[in-house]
Amino acid sequence: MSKSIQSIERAAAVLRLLARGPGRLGVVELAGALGLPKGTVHGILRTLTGVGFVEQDRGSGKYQLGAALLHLGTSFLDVNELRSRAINWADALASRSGEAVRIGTLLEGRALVVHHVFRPDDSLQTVEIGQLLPAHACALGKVLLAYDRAAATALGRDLERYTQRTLTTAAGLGPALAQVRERGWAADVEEMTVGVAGVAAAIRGHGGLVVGSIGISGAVDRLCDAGGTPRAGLVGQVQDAARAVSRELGHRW
Amino acid sequence: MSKSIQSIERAAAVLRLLARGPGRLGVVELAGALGLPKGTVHGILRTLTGVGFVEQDRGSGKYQLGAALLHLGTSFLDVNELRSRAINWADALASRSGEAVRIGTLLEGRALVVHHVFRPDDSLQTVEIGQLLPAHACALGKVLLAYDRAAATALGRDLERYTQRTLTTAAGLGPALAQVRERGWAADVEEMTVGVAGVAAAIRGHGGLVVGSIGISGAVDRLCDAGGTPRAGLVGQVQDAARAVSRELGHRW
DNA sequence: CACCGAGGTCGACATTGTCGAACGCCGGTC
DNA sequence: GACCGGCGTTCGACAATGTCGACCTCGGTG
Repeated sequence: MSKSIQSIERAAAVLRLLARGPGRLGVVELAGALGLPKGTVHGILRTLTGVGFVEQDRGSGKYQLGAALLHLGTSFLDVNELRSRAINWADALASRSGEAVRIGTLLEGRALVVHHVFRPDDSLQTVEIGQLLPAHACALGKVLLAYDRAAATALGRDLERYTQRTLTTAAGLGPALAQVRERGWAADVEEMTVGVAGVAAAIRGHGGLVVGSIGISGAVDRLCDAGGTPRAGLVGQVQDAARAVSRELGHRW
Repeated sequence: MSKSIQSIERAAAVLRLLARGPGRLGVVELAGALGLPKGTVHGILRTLTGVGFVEQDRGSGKYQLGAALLHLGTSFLDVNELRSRAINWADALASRSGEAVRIGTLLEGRALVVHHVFRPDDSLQTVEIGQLLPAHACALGKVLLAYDRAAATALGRDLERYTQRTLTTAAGLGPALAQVRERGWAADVEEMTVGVAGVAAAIRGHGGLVVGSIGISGAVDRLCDAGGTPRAGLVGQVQDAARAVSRELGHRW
Protein backbone atom coordinates (compact mmCIF):
# COMPACT_ATOMS: atom_id res chain seq x y z
CA MET A 1 0.00 0.00 0.00
CA SER A 2 1.34 3.36 -1.01
CA LYS A 3 1.30 6.51 1.05
CA SER A 4 -1.76 7.69 2.85
CA ILE A 5 -2.93 11.28 2.86
CA GLN A 6 -1.51 12.91 5.93
CA SER A 7 -4.17 15.49 6.62
CA ILE A 8 -7.00 12.98 6.40
CA GLU A 9 -5.26 10.65 8.80
CA ARG A 10 -4.80 13.52 11.20
CA ALA A 11 -8.42 14.51 10.89
CA ALA A 12 -9.43 10.94 11.68
CA ALA A 13 -7.14 10.96 14.71
CA VAL A 14 -8.82 14.14 15.92
CA LEU A 15 -12.25 12.54 15.59
CA ARG A 16 -11.09 9.44 17.42
CA LEU A 17 -9.78 11.55 20.28
CA LEU A 18 -13.03 13.46 20.49
CA ALA A 19 -14.95 10.19 20.55
CA ARG A 20 -12.83 8.78 23.35
CA GLY A 21 -12.66 11.85 25.54
CA PRO A 22 -15.77 12.08 27.65
CA GLY A 23 -16.74 15.58 26.68
CA ARG A 24 -15.36 18.51 24.76
CA LEU A 25 -11.70 19.08 24.01
CA GLY A 26 -9.78 22.28 23.28
CA VAL A 27 -7.31 23.01 20.52
CA VAL A 28 -4.28 22.78 22.77
CA GLU A 29 -5.42 19.55 24.36
CA LEU A 30 -5.77 17.95 20.96
CA ALA A 31 -2.49 19.41 19.76
CA GLY A 32 -0.76 18.03 22.80
CA ALA A 33 -2.23 14.59 22.38
CA LEU A 34 -1.26 14.44 18.72
CA GLY A 35 2.12 16.13 19.08
CA LEU A 36 1.25 18.76 16.50
CA PRO A 37 1.42 22.54 16.54
CA LYS A 38 -1.84 24.07 17.53
CA GLY A 39 -2.10 26.09 14.35
CA THR A 40 -2.23 22.88 12.36
CA VAL A 41 -4.83 21.34 14.61
CA HIS A 42 -6.90 24.46 14.41
CA GLY A 43 -6.95 24.25 10.63
CA ILE A 44 -8.14 20.66 10.78
CA LEU A 45 -10.84 21.56 13.28
CA ARG A 46 -11.97 24.48 11.15
CA THR A 47 -12.40 22.17 8.20
CA LEU A 48 -14.14 19.46 10.19
CA THR A 49 -16.49 22.07 11.59
CA GLY A 50 -17.26 23.23 8.07
CA VAL A 51 -18.37 19.77 7.00
CA GLY A 52 -20.36 19.16 10.17
CA PHE A 53 -18.17 16.44 11.63
CA VAL A 54 -17.28 18.65 14.57
CA GLU A 55 -19.14 21.35 16.47
CA GLN A 56 -17.72 24.13 18.55
CA ASP A 57 -19.28 24.98 21.85
CA ARG A 58 -19.97 28.67 21.90
CA GLY A 59 -18.70 30.17 25.09
CA SER A 60 -16.12 27.59 26.06
CA GLY A 61 -14.70 27.46 22.52
CA LYS A 62 -14.03 23.77 22.89
CA TYR A 63 -14.83 21.19 20.26
CA GLN A 64 -17.01 18.08 20.19
CA LEU A 65 -18.30 15.63 17.60
CA GLY A 66 -20.84 16.93 15.11
CA ALA A 67 -24.24 15.81 13.95
CA ALA A 68 -23.17 14.73 10.48
CA LEU A 69 -21.41 11.75 12.04
CA LEU A 70 -24.65 10.41 13.43
CA HIS A 71 -26.11 10.09 9.98
CA LEU A 72 -22.97 8.50 8.60
CA GLY A 73 -23.04 5.99 11.42
CA THR A 74 -26.58 4.90 10.76
CA SER A 75 -25.93 4.84 7.03
CA PHE A 76 -23.21 2.34 7.78
CA LEU A 77 -25.79 0.15 9.48
CA ASP A 78 -27.94 0.24 6.36
CA VAL A 79 -25.23 -1.13 4.10
CA ASN A 80 -23.50 -3.45 6.53
CA GLU A 81 -24.05 -6.93 5.21
CA LEU A 82 -23.22 -8.73 8.43
CA ARG A 83 -25.96 -6.85 10.21
CA SER A 84 -28.65 -7.03 7.57
CA ARG A 85 -28.22 -10.74 7.08
CA ALA A 86 -28.15 -11.43 10.78
CA ILE A 87 -31.15 -9.40 11.92
CA ASN A 88 -33.73 -12.10 11.42
CA TRP A 89 -31.64 -14.74 13.12
CA ALA A 90 -30.93 -12.42 15.99
CA ASP A 91 -34.63 -11.86 16.58
CA ALA A 92 -35.21 -15.60 16.52
CA LEU A 93 -32.39 -16.24 18.95
CA ALA A 94 -33.72 -13.59 21.32
CA SER A 95 -37.21 -15.05 21.46
CA ARG A 96 -35.98 -18.62 21.72
CA SER A 97 -33.43 -17.92 24.45
CA GLY A 98 -35.37 -15.19 26.21
CA GLU A 99 -32.23 -13.08 26.46
CA ALA A 100 -30.79 -9.97 24.83
CA VAL A 101 -28.84 -10.65 21.65
CA ARG A 102 -25.90 -8.68 20.31
CA ILE A 103 -23.83 -8.93 17.17
CA GLY A 104 -20.26 -7.71 17.24
CA THR A 105 -17.34 -7.11 14.95
CA LEU A 106 -13.73 -6.18 15.58
CA LEU A 107 -12.74 -2.52 15.55
CA GLU A 108 -9.40 -1.29 16.78
CA GLY A 109 -8.97 -4.31 19.01
CA ARG A 110 -12.35 -3.96 20.65
CA ALA A 111 -15.77 -5.41 19.98
CA LEU A 112 -18.12 -3.05 18.18
CA VAL A 113 -21.80 -3.78 18.67
CA VAL A 114 -23.47 -3.57 15.25
CA HIS A 115 -26.82 -4.98 16.28
CA HIS A 116 -28.76 -5.38 19.46
CA VAL A 117 -32.07 -7.05 20.19
CA PHE A 118 -33.68 -6.39 23.54
CA ARG A 119 -34.49 -9.17 25.91
CA PRO A 120 -38.11 -10.03 25.11
CA ASP A 121 -39.70 -8.68 28.25
CA ASP A 122 -40.74 -5.19 29.19
CA SER A 123 -37.76 -4.28 31.29
CA LEU A 124 -35.91 -1.03 30.75
CA GLN A 125 -33.07 -1.51 28.32
CA THR A 126 -30.93 0.90 26.33
CA VAL A 127 -29.76 0.48 22.78
CA GLU A 128 -26.13 -0.60 22.74
CA ILE A 129 -25.54 -0.35 19.01
CA GLY A 130 -22.33 1.51 18.31
CA GLN A 131 -20.76 0.79 21.67
CA LEU A 132 -17.19 -0.46 21.88
CA LEU A 133 -16.80 -3.27 24.37
CA PRO A 134 -13.48 -4.42 25.81
CA ALA A 135 -12.72 -7.52 23.77
CA HIS A 136 -11.01 -9.43 26.56
CA ALA A 137 -13.93 -9.13 28.96
CA CYS A 138 -16.95 -10.21 26.94
CA ALA A 139 -17.91 -13.34 25.06
CA LEU A 140 -18.57 -11.38 21.89
CA GLY A 141 -15.04 -10.03 21.97
CA LYS A 142 -13.30 -13.25 22.99
CA VAL A 143 -14.66 -14.98 19.92
CA LEU A 144 -13.31 -12.22 17.70
CA LEU A 145 -9.92 -12.33 19.36
CA ALA A 146 -9.74 -16.11 19.20
CA TYR A 147 -9.80 -16.04 15.42
CA ASP A 148 -7.67 -12.93 14.90
CA ARG A 149 -4.17 -13.54 16.14
CA ALA A 150 -3.01 -10.06 15.14
CA ALA A 151 -5.65 -8.35 17.25
CA ALA A 152 -5.06 -10.70 20.16
CA THR A 153 -1.33 -10.02 20.31
CA ALA A 154 -1.80 -6.30 19.77
CA LEU A 155 -3.74 -6.08 23.02
CA GLY A 156 -0.56 -6.17 25.05
CA ARG A 157 0.06 -7.77 28.41
CA ASP A 158 -1.91 -5.73 30.90
CA LEU A 159 -5.63 -5.57 30.27
CA GLU A 160 -8.09 -3.38 32.04
CA ARG A 161 -9.86 -4.86 35.03
CA TYR A 162 -13.61 -4.50 35.42
CA THR A 163 -14.45 -7.08 38.07
CA GLN A 164 -12.73 -9.67 40.22
CA ARG A 165 -13.04 -12.23 37.45
CA THR A 166 -11.72 -10.20 34.54
CA LEU A 167 -8.81 -11.83 32.75
CA THR A 168 -6.20 -9.12 32.96
CA THR A 169 -3.09 -10.81 31.63
CA ALA A 170 -2.04 -12.14 28.26
CA ALA A 171 -1.01 -15.32 30.05
CA GLY A 172 -4.52 -15.80 31.32
CA LEU A 173 -6.25 -14.81 28.11
CA GLY A 174 -4.22 -17.04 25.77
CA PRO A 175 -5.51 -20.39 27.05
CA ALA A 176 -9.02 -18.99 27.24
CA LEU A 177 -8.89 -18.12 23.56
CA ALA A 178 -7.48 -21.55 22.73
CA GLN A 179 -10.45 -23.05 24.52
CA VAL A 180 -12.79 -20.88 22.49
CA ARG A 181 -11.28 -22.22 19.26
CA GLU A 182 -11.55 -25.75 20.57
CA ARG A 183 -15.13 -25.64 21.79
CA GLY A 184 -16.45 -23.26 19.17
CA TRP A 185 -18.00 -20.84 21.61
CA ALA A 186 -16.96 -18.31 24.25
CA ALA A 187 -18.41 -17.26 27.58
CA ASP A 188 -17.94 -14.44 30.03
CA VAL A 189 -19.22 -14.90 33.55
CA GLU A 190 -19.11 -11.69 35.57
CA GLU A 191 -15.93 -10.65 33.81
CA MET A 192 -17.20 -7.25 32.80
CA THR A 193 -20.17 -6.61 35.06
CA VAL A 194 -21.03 -8.35 38.29
CA GLY A 195 -24.12 -10.50 37.89
CA VAL A 196 -24.01 -10.55 34.10
CA ALA A 197 -22.88 -13.40 31.86
CA GLY A 198 -22.67 -13.94 28.12
CA VAL A 199 -22.25 -16.65 25.52
CA ALA A 200 -21.15 -16.08 21.93
CA ALA A 201 -20.08 -17.91 18.78
CA ALA A 202 -18.31 -16.95 15.57
CA ILE A 203 -19.90 -15.79 12.35
CA ARG A 204 -17.94 -16.71 9.24
CA GLY A 205 -18.12 -15.13 5.80
CA HIS A 206 -17.35 -16.24 2.26
CA GLY A 207 -13.97 -17.80 2.68
CA GLY A 208 -14.48 -19.13 6.15
CA LEU A 209 -12.97 -16.03 7.67
CA VAL A 210 -14.50 -14.91 10.95
CA VAL A 211 -16.25 -11.61 10.26
CA GLY A 212 -18.23 -11.19 13.46
CA SER A 213 -19.78 -12.81 16.47
CA ILE A 214 -23.28 -13.28 17.82
CA GLY A 215 -24.21 -13.91 21.40
CA ILE A 216 -26.64 -13.53 24.26
CA SER A 217 -26.11 -11.82 27.58
CA GLY A 218 -28.08 -11.61 30.75
CA ALA A 219 -28.22 -12.39 34.45
CA VAL A 220 -25.79 -15.09 35.58
CA ASP A 221 -28.45 -17.15 37.30
CA ARG A 222 -30.48 -17.39 34.10
CA LEU A 223 -27.57 -18.18 31.75
CA CYS A 224 -25.54 -20.47 33.99
CA ASP A 225 -26.20 -23.49 36.10
CA ALA A 226 -25.27 -23.79 39.75
CA GLY A 227 -21.61 -24.41 38.94
CA GLY A 228 -21.26 -21.21 36.98
CA THR A 229 -21.19 -22.96 33.61
CA PRO A 230 -23.37 -21.73 30.77
CA ARG A 231 -26.37 -23.97 30.20
CA ALA A 232 -25.82 -26.35 27.31
CA GLY A 233 -29.19 -25.58 25.78
CA LEU A 234 -28.43 -21.88 25.46
CA VAL A 235 -24.95 -22.57 24.09
CA GLY A 236 -26.51 -24.75 21.42
CA GLN A 237 -28.99 -22.05 20.46
CA VAL A 238 -26.20 -19.50 20.10
CA GLN A 239 -24.14 -21.88 17.97
CA ASP A 240 -27.12 -22.62 15.77
CA ALA A 241 -27.74 -18.94 15.21
CA ALA A 242 -24.07 -18.34 14.37
CA ARG A 243 -24.13 -21.16 11.86
CA ALA A 244 -27.33 -19.91 10.28
CA VAL A 245 -25.91 -16.42 9.78
CA SER A 246 -22.68 -17.83 8.41
CA ARG A 247 -24.60 -19.87 5.90
CA GLU A 248 -26.55 -16.79 4.89
CA LEU A 249 -23.28 -14.95 4.31
CA GLY A 250 -22.15 -17.60 1.88
CA HIS A 251 -20.04 -19.78 4.13
CA ARG A 252 -20.21 -23.48 3.35
CA TRP A 253 -19.86 -25.87 6.25
CA MET B 1 -13.04 32.17 8.01
CA SER B 2 -9.78 31.31 6.32
CA LYS B 3 -9.17 28.49 3.93
CA SER B 4 -10.27 24.98 4.66
CA ILE B 5 -8.12 21.94 4.07
CA GLN B 6 -8.91 20.65 0.64
CA SER B 7 -8.23 16.97 1.12
CA ILE B 8 -10.36 16.74 4.25
CA GLU B 9 -13.27 18.43 2.53
CA ARG B 10 -12.96 15.99 -0.32
CA ALA B 11 -12.83 13.06 2.05
CA ALA B 12 -15.99 14.31 3.71
CA ALA B 13 -17.65 14.64 0.32
CA VAL B 14 -16.74 11.04 -0.45
CA LEU B 15 -18.29 9.89 2.81
CA ARG B 16 -21.43 11.88 2.14
CA LEU B 17 -21.77 10.30 -1.28
CA LEU B 18 -21.32 6.84 0.18
CA ALA B 19 -23.96 7.60 2.79
CA ARG B 20 -26.45 8.82 0.22
CA GLY B 21 -25.94 6.13 -2.39
CA PRO B 22 -27.93 3.06 -1.46
CA GLY B 23 -25.07 0.61 -1.60
CA ARG B 24 -21.47 0.45 -2.63
CA LEU B 25 -19.77 2.84 -5.04
CA GLY B 26 -16.72 2.40 -7.24
CA VAL B 27 -13.74 4.68 -7.69
CA VAL B 28 -14.85 5.98 -11.07
CA GLU B 29 -18.39 6.61 -9.90
CA LEU B 30 -17.12 8.71 -7.04
CA ALA B 31 -14.60 10.48 -9.24
CA GLY B 32 -17.32 11.31 -11.72
CA ALA B 33 -19.64 12.63 -9.05
CA LEU B 34 -16.94 14.82 -7.56
CA GLY B 35 -15.35 15.91 -10.83
CA LEU B 36 -11.93 14.67 -9.74
CA PRO B 37 -9.38 12.40 -11.40
CA LYS B 38 -9.73 8.86 -10.22
CA GLY B 39 -6.15 8.69 -9.02
CA THR B 40 -6.95 11.40 -6.50
CA VAL B 41 -10.13 9.73 -5.36
CA HIS B 42 -8.33 6.45 -5.01
CA GLY B 43 -5.79 8.04 -2.70
CA ILE B 44 -8.56 9.44 -0.52
CA LEU B 45 -10.29 6.07 -0.41
CA ARG B 46 -7.06 4.31 0.48
CA THR B 47 -6.60 6.64 3.42
CA LEU B 48 -10.20 6.38 4.57
CA THR B 49 -9.94 2.62 4.41
CA GLY B 50 -6.81 2.77 6.53
CA VAL B 51 -8.60 4.63 9.30
CA GLY B 52 -11.68 2.42 9.11
CA PHE B 53 -14.09 5.04 7.80
CA VAL B 54 -14.51 3.08 4.58
CA GLU B 55 -14.47 -0.61 3.73
CA GLN B 56 -13.79 -2.23 0.43
CA ASP B 57 -15.91 -5.10 -0.72
CA ARG B 58 -13.61 -7.91 -1.71
CA GLY B 59 -14.58 -9.25 -5.07
CA SER B 60 -16.49 -6.29 -6.43
CA GLY B 61 -13.76 -3.86 -5.35
CA LYS B 62 -16.36 -1.24 -4.58
CA TYR B 63 -16.38 0.88 -1.46
CA GLN B 64 -18.87 1.40 1.36
CA LEU B 65 -18.92 3.10 4.74
CA GLY B 66 -16.81 1.58 7.49
CA ALA B 67 -17.42 0.45 11.04
CA ALA B 68 -15.46 3.22 12.71
CA LEU B 69 -18.19 5.66 11.72
CA LEU B 70 -20.75 3.76 13.76
CA HIS B 71 -18.82 4.35 16.93
CA LEU B 72 -18.26 8.01 16.11
CA GLY B 73 -21.97 8.41 15.53
CA THR B 74 -22.95 6.99 18.87
CA SER B 75 -20.20 8.94 20.59
CA PHE B 76 -21.86 12.02 19.21
CA LEU B 77 -25.07 11.00 20.93
CA ASP B 78 -23.23 10.73 24.23
CA VAL B 79 -21.97 14.30 24.15
CA ASN B 80 -24.89 15.96 22.44
CA GLU B 81 -26.39 18.28 24.99
CA LEU B 82 -29.73 18.70 23.25
CA ARG B 83 -30.31 14.97 23.42
CA SER B 84 -29.08 14.32 26.93
CA ARG B 85 -31.14 17.14 28.40
CA ALA B 86 -34.22 16.16 26.48
CA ILE B 87 -34.29 12.42 27.15
CA ASN B 88 -36.28 12.57 30.36
CA TRP B 89 -38.82 14.97 28.93
CA ALA B 90 -39.16 12.85 25.82
CA ASP B 91 -39.98 9.79 27.90
CA ALA B 92 -42.55 11.76 29.84
CA LEU B 93 -44.14 13.10 26.67
CA ALA B 94 -44.33 9.61 25.20
CA SER B 95 -46.12 8.13 28.18
CA ARG B 96 -48.46 11.09 28.57
CA SER B 97 -49.40 11.28 24.91
CA GLY B 98 -49.22 7.59 24.18
CA GLU B 99 -47.34 8.28 20.96
CA ALA B 100 -43.81 7.93 19.64
CA VAL B 101 -41.58 10.93 20.37
CA ARG B 102 -38.70 12.18 18.26
CA ILE B 103 -36.22 14.98 18.70
CA GLY B 104 -34.71 16.59 15.63
CA THR B 105 -32.06 19.07 14.65
CA LEU B 106 -31.13 20.66 11.35
CA LEU B 107 -28.46 19.03 9.19
CA GLU B 108 -27.85 20.03 5.60
CA GLY B 109 -31.36 21.33 5.20
CA ARG B 110 -32.99 18.21 6.54
CA ALA B 111 -34.19 17.08 9.93
CA LEU B 112 -31.81 14.73 11.71
CA VAL B 113 -33.41 12.51 14.34
CA VAL B 114 -31.19 12.59 17.41
CA HIS B 115 -33.54 10.82 19.78
CA HIS B 116 -36.49 8.51 19.47
CA VAL B 117 -38.81 7.06 22.07
CA PHE B 118 -41.08 4.24 21.01
CA ARG B 119 -44.82 4.51 21.32
CA PRO B 120 -45.58 2.94 24.70
CA ASP B 121 -47.24 -0.22 23.47
CA ASP B 122 -45.82 -3.49 22.26
CA SER B 123 -46.07 -2.86 18.53
CA LEU B 124 -43.12 -3.45 16.27
CA GLN B 125 -41.10 -0.27 15.85
CA THR B 126 -37.64 0.45 14.52
CA VAL B 127 -35.15 2.89 15.91
CA GLU B 128 -35.10 6.01 13.77
CA ILE B 129 -32.14 7.71 15.42
CA GLY B 130 -29.74 8.98 12.79
CA GLN B 131 -32.28 9.16 10.03
CA LEU B 132 -32.52 12.27 7.88
CA LEU B 133 -36.10 13.31 7.29
CA PRO B 134 -37.20 15.69 4.53
CA ALA B 135 -37.66 18.96 6.41
CA HIS B 136 -40.58 20.20 4.35
CA ALA B 137 -42.69 17.12 4.91
CA CYS B 138 -42.61 16.55 8.67
CA ALA B 139 -43.58 18.61 11.68
CA LEU B 140 -40.12 18.18 13.20
CA GLY B 141 -38.55 19.68 10.09
CA LYS B 142 -41.06 22.46 9.56
CA VAL B 143 -40.32 23.84 13.00
CA LEU B 144 -36.61 23.89 12.23
CA LEU B 145 -37.15 25.60 8.89
CA ALA B 146 -39.55 28.13 10.38
CA TYR B 147 -36.81 29.55 12.57
CA ASP B 148 -33.91 29.23 10.12
CA ARG B 149 -34.49 31.48 7.17
CA ALA B 150 -31.20 30.46 5.52
CA ALA B 151 -32.12 26.79 5.49
CA ALA B 152 -35.64 27.52 4.31
CA THR B 153 -34.53 29.56 1.32
CA ALA B 154 -31.75 27.11 0.47
CA LEU B 155 -34.32 24.38 -0.10
CA GLY B 156 -35.19 25.78 -3.52
CA ARG B 157 -38.54 25.90 -5.25
CA ASP B 158 -39.35 22.30 -6.11
CA LEU B 159 -39.56 19.95 -3.17
CA GLU B 160 -39.85 16.22 -3.30
CA ARG B 161 -43.35 14.80 -3.20
CA TYR B 162 -44.15 11.89 -0.89
CA THR B 163 -47.94 11.90 -0.80
CA GLN B 164 -50.84 13.83 -2.24
CA ARG B 165 -50.65 16.31 0.60
CA THR B 166 -46.94 17.06 0.56
CA LEU B 167 -46.17 20.76 0.16
CA THR B 168 -43.95 20.72 -2.90
CA THR B 169 -43.50 24.42 -3.67
CA ALA B 170 -41.77 27.27 -1.93
CA ALA B 171 -44.96 29.25 -2.43
CA GLY B 172 -46.91 26.69 -0.48
CA LEU B 173 -44.32 26.17 2.22
CA GLY B 174 -43.71 29.84 3.01
CA PRO B 175 -47.13 30.59 4.52
CA ALA B 176 -47.05 27.27 6.34
CA LEU B 177 -43.80 28.26 8.04
CA ALA B 178 -45.24 31.68 8.86
CA GLN B 179 -48.14 29.93 10.54
CA VAL B 180 -45.71 27.81 12.54
CA ARG B 181 -43.99 30.92 13.85
CA GLU B 182 -47.35 32.44 14.69
CA ARG B 183 -48.89 29.48 16.49
CA GLY B 184 -45.71 28.16 18.03
CA TRP B 185 -46.15 24.62 16.72
CA ALA B 186 -46.13 22.68 13.46
CA ALA B 187 -48.08 19.74 12.14
CA ASP B 188 -47.86 17.32 9.26
CA VAL B 189 -50.95 15.36 8.33
CA GLU B 190 -50.22 12.63 5.80
CA GLU B 191 -47.61 14.80 4.13
CA MET B 192 -44.86 12.22 4.26
CA THR B 193 -46.66 8.94 4.81
CA VAL B 194 -50.33 8.18 4.26
CA GLY B 195 -52.10 7.59 7.54
CA VAL B 196 -49.43 9.20 9.69
CA ALA B 197 -49.48 12.62 11.29
CA GLY B 198 -47.13 14.57 13.53
CA VAL B 199 -47.01 17.59 15.83
CA ALA B 200 -43.84 19.40 16.89
CA ALA B 201 -42.60 22.50 18.69
CA ALA B 202 -39.32 24.34 18.90
CA ILE B 203 -36.56 23.82 21.45
CA ARG B 204 -34.55 26.93 22.21
CA GLY B 205 -31.08 27.19 23.69
CA HIS B 206 -29.14 29.80 25.66
CA GLY B 207 -29.78 32.89 23.63
CA GLY B 208 -33.28 32.00 22.51
CA LEU B 209 -31.95 30.47 19.32
CA VAL B 210 -33.85 27.43 18.06
CA VAL B 211 -31.52 24.46 18.38
CA GLY B 212 -33.92 21.62 17.75
CA SER B 213 -37.48 20.40 17.78
CA ILE B 214 -39.47 17.82 19.66
CA GLY B 215 -42.64 16.18 18.50
CA ILE B 216 -44.93 13.18 18.42
CA SER B 217 -46.03 11.16 15.44
CA GLY B 218 -48.57 8.44 14.92
CA ALA B 219 -51.76 7.40 13.21
CA VAL B 220 -53.86 10.28 11.89
CA ASP B 221 -57.02 9.12 13.61
CA ARG B 222 -55.34 9.14 17.00
CA LEU B 223 -53.58 12.50 16.59
CA CYS B 224 -56.26 14.44 14.77
CA ASP B 225 -59.96 15.08 15.25
CA ALA B 226 -62.57 14.45 12.59
CA GLY B 227 -61.67 17.62 10.71
CA GLY B 228 -58.05 16.60 10.32
CA THR B 229 -56.81 19.09 12.90
CA PRO B 230 -54.39 17.96 15.61
CA ARG B 231 -56.10 17.56 18.96
CA ALA B 232 -55.54 20.57 21.19
CA GLY B 233 -54.62 18.43 24.16
CA LEU B 234 -51.75 16.75 22.35
CA VAL B 235 -50.51 20.06 20.94
CA GLY B 236 -50.40 21.43 24.46
CA GLN B 237 -48.41 18.44 25.70
CA VAL B 238 -45.86 18.86 22.91
CA GLN B 239 -45.51 22.57 23.62
CA ASP B 240 -45.08 21.91 27.31
CA ALA B 241 -42.32 19.41 26.61
CA ALA B 242 -40.56 21.81 24.25
CA ARG B 243 -40.69 24.54 26.87
CA ALA B 244 -39.38 22.22 29.55
CA VAL B 245 -36.39 21.17 27.46
CA SER B 246 -35.68 24.77 26.50
CA ARG B 247 -35.66 25.75 30.14
CA GLU B 248 -33.28 22.91 30.89
CA LEU B 249 -30.96 24.20 28.16
CA GLY B 250 -30.78 27.57 29.84
CA HIS B 251 -33.41 29.46 27.91
CA ARG B 252 -35.34 31.99 29.94
CA TRP B 253 -38.95 32.61 29.00
C1' DC C 1 -8.40 -12.65 -28.66
C1' DA C 2 -8.69 -7.90 -28.78
C1' DC C 3 -11.16 -4.72 -26.36
C1' DC C 4 -13.17 -2.11 -22.87
C1' DG C 5 -13.70 -0.71 -18.30
C1' DA C 6 -12.65 -1.63 -13.71
C1' DG C 7 -9.30 -0.74 -9.71
C1' DG C 8 -4.59 0.26 -8.72
C1' DT C 9 0.31 2.33 -9.29
C1' DC C 10 3.83 5.74 -10.06
C1' DG C 11 6.55 10.00 -10.39
C1' DA C 12 7.06 15.03 -11.76
C1' DC C 13 5.18 19.20 -10.64
C1' DA C 14 3.41 23.10 -8.07
C1' DT C 15 -0.26 23.47 -5.41
C1' DT C 16 -1.26 22.85 -0.76
C1' DG C 17 -0.96 22.27 3.93
C1' DT C 18 2.21 22.95 7.51
C1' DC C 19 4.41 25.44 11.13
C1' DG C 20 5.83 28.93 14.56
C1' DA C 21 5.34 33.51 15.81
C1' DA C 22 2.24 37.08 16.80
C1' DC C 23 -2.66 38.71 17.96
C1' DG C 24 -6.80 39.51 20.79
C1' DC C 25 -9.59 37.91 24.27
C1' DC C 26 -11.02 36.27 28.62
C1' DG C 27 -10.57 35.02 33.52
C1' DG C 28 -7.99 34.64 37.04
C1' DT C 29 -4.55 36.89 40.64
C1' DC C 30 -1.95 39.89 43.40
C1' DG D 1 -7.16 47.49 38.09
C1' DA D 2 -2.95 46.29 35.99
C1' DC D 3 -0.90 42.07 35.23
C1' DC D 4 -0.28 37.54 33.69
C1' DG D 5 -1.14 33.12 31.61
C1' DG D 6 -3.89 30.45 28.88
C1' DC D 7 -7.03 29.99 25.38
C1' DG D 8 -8.68 30.09 20.36
C1' DT D 9 -7.38 32.34 16.29
C1' DT D 10 -4.78 34.59 12.35
C1' DC D 11 -1.06 35.12 9.21
C1' DG D 12 2.62 34.34 5.76
C1' DA D 13 6.95 31.98 4.13
C1' DC D 14 8.58 27.70 3.11
C1' DA D 15 8.82 23.14 1.35
C1' DA D 16 6.73 19.09 2.18
C1' DT D 17 2.70 17.36 0.44
C1' DG D 18 -1.04 15.81 -2.23
C1' DT D 19 -2.51 16.13 -6.90
C1' DC D 20 -2.92 14.64 -11.55
C1' DG D 21 -2.66 12.02 -15.85
C1' DA D 22 -0.33 8.44 -18.07
C1' DC D 23 0.44 3.79 -17.41
C1' DC D 24 -0.30 -1.04 -15.53
C1' DT D 25 -2.98 -5.27 -14.49
C1' DC D 26 -6.82 -7.88 -14.47
C1' DG D 27 -11.78 -9.83 -15.71
C1' DG D 28 -15.55 -9.97 -18.36
C1' DT D 29 -17.36 -9.69 -23.14
C1' DG D 30 -18.50 -9.59 -27.83
